[in-house]
Amino acid sequence: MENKKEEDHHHQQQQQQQQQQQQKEIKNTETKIEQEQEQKQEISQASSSSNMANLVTSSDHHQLELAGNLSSIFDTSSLPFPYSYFEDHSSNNPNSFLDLLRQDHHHHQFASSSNSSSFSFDAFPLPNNNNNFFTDLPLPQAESSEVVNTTPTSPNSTSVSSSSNEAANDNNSGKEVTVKDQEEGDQQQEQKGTKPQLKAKKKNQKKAREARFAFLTKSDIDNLDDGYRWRKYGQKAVKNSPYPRSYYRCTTVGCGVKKRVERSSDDPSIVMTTYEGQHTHPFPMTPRGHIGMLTSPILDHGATTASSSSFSIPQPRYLLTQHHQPYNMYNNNSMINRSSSDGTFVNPGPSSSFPGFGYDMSQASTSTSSSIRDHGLLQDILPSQIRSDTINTQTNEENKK
DNA sequence: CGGCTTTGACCCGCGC
DNA sequence: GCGCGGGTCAAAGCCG
Repeated sequence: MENKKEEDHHHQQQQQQQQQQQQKEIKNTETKIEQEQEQKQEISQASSSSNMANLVTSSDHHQLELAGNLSSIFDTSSLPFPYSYFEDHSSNNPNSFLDLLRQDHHHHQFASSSNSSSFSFDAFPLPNNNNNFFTDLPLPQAESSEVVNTTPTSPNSTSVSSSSNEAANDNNSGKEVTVKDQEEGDQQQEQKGTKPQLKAKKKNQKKAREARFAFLTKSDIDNLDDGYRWRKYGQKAVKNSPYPRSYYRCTTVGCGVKKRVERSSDDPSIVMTTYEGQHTHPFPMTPRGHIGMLTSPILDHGATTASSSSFSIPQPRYLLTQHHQPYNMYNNNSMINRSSSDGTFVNPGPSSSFPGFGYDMSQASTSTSSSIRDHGLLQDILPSQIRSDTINTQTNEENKK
């Protein structure tokens, strides 16, 4: 109800402000793109290796983008945050980030079933035209570096983005991330302490932010179940958006991972989730996700890699309800393919773990696609061959398991 | 009763 | 310096 009121209130202002805002943001976006293009050039040189870990590590001072051709599909100027991207000319390439995911999945065999009430992001059954959209987010003030993994280019593509703030401040980003996680955990435990202490600590840590990873999901549900337990600690109205932004923190002691969830003001059906930090623990054993049992190698790996400079991000593992739809940023026509009437997805999707989703990209396929141009680092980590039939097969196999 | 959400207040950085 | 907006805190309330 509160949200409704807020929505109404904001909505009135929104229409008026949005036009102005759009123009403003367009300029910002243009500027950012220019900057990113420069960075991209550097990145493409530095990231010849098809290794996400390297990618991230080497990107401490760069912003990486593996972008899809989003502009024509999504009015980025109206999004809550200024998405930035590069036009991807390889949009015809069916191979995408999802492909990589599938491949990854092949390696890790994340258990999941599309007809189960819950599913792993890693085994996300995506309809052909449905994609999670990973995007880069504007980083807070202090961030001097971003790691933006962008996207794929195909209709099946997924845009991924992440950013590493602290990396900017320290070359030992991986190490720092781990330390930071612990520090944040400590900080949480110390929250009950005196305010001055909190302030002091805050000040010292201010500049060091966790790596971020954002993605869009078409869903009716705001708080997507990714297998972890989150506690909501705040909600704020978003400027120029009728929808509030919710702040969540991982409830596991010592784990400072946070996530923000908000709806796109442009398309209310799109939920934007931003993860910040890295879990220092495997999936919790929770009734909701029975994911605790799935964990391991990957999660443990993710946890460990956190201290070894590889990029590990919270592992989204969405509950696959009929409400959850990966958002397709690349389908100009229908934009979004809903799942079939019975609630199942028409086409199985990527099933692998995602770089940053606890998976060390150094293990990712290094195959490259001759058809993929240099549109970012994604091409380094994306298997070039997209085999929808293979995907189906893999998914079926997963379902059987 | 514990865990979680709600929500107003507060803090902080940034731009003007 | 001031106002704004993002992010966080923490008390109060809700719920199973």
